[in-house]
Amino acid sequence: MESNVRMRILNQIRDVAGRAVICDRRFLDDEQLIRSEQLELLDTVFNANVRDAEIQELSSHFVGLFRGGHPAHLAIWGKTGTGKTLTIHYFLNLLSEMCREQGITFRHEHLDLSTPQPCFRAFNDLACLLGASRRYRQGISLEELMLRIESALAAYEGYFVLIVDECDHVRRDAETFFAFLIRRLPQSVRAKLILVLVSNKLDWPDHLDPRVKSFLKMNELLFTPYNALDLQHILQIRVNRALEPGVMDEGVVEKISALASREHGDARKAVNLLAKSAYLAEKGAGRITLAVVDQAKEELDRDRFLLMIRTAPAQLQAVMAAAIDAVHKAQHGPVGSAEAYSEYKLVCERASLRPLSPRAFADLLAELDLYSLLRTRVMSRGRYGRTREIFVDLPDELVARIRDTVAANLGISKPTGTTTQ
DNA sequence: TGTCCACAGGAAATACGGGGGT
DNA sequence: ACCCCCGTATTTCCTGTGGACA
Repeated sequence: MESNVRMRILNQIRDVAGRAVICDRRFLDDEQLIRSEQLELLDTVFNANVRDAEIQELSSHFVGLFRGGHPAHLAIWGKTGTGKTLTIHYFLNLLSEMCREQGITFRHEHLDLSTPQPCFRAFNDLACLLGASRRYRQGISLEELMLRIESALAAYEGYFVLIVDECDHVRRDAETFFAFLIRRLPQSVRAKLILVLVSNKLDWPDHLDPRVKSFLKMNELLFTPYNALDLQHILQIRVNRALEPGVMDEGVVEKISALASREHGDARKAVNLLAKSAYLAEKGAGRITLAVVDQAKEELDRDRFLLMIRTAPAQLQAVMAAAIDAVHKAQHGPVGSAEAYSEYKLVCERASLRPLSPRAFADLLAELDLYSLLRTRVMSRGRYGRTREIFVDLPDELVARIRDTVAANLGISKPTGTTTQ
């Protein structure tokens, strides 16, 4: 008896092992790699002439450092996933090594503003980074933080490179923050400060106070999205490390990179798609075929939407539910924002939620549009006014699952009768 | 051609909550 | 315990507008 079970399990293991697809799954997920492996991977990537031009630019920008000069600030533009952060990190690590060899005092810090933050949090993060403060939520005055930052740097002489990643995320009073970095800080400390502003908005400095802007002498460096060829290089490196040889069909790498470069040129997402495909293949056919890639892409999209809606604030979920219900009720006719709003009030009642004003409702709709959970379009119906038409054009199955998720999250008892099936 | 609907969407005001300093 | 500072979420108020209709 027992040995039968064991035999069966052993056979299963052998079976799965026989069609193993992945030999080292850590290389499909950067989080799992240890630092030296990451660096080594980067070496390989950069050796493949990817981002060659950009590294050249960086070198010539910072070369003055070795002659005792003071390189200007640097602005780096490029969309997400184009390797801005990675490249600058890689480069600065090299640079700091060279400086150490030559006895030049050099330090670099990375201020990551990857989630939108008010200027207070930006200051706070910076102070933490310098070990000058603990994390505050609120309450302490900005001036206090500035003083702490200054005193943390007071004793330091030498080059100090501060990477401000996603610098456009400083909302509200970005002025204060950058005025401090650009004008006040360099005057109050002896360190030679070099700012590296990273952003994905080209027009970012236009929002800045002209007086601050004129103070900001900087070079610019543009990262263009990876093209399909670069992505192929990057993916191929992962494939070599992570997958068993010969498990991929012809053209899979090409397909993934084409999909990724067409949609966003984001390398991380491309690797993600590769990983998902590999997992699917391992559970199923044992080979990564073009069809598997399609399936993986679909599932990734679906998971993204579901995660997004599940973690969204309650009001946003209610608006989404209302939109779905309204579209459902209207059969195929267009749904105006007014109808959606009254539907929304019903949802709120069922979920015992306080309904927001129409104005706030409209903003939430716009947010959902931004996430492409739905589409809106302003239509003028002449005499009959203007309204925003709402469409939900996701697969039915996904819509149903979103509806269920929201219903569960908001604790709606009666699922409104529209959910037939 | 002008009118005027029924909203869109910007700006300012207000409400609220949480945390530090004293 | 009290006050002040700050951030976020909403509301209130407002101006703008495409095009059917008279």
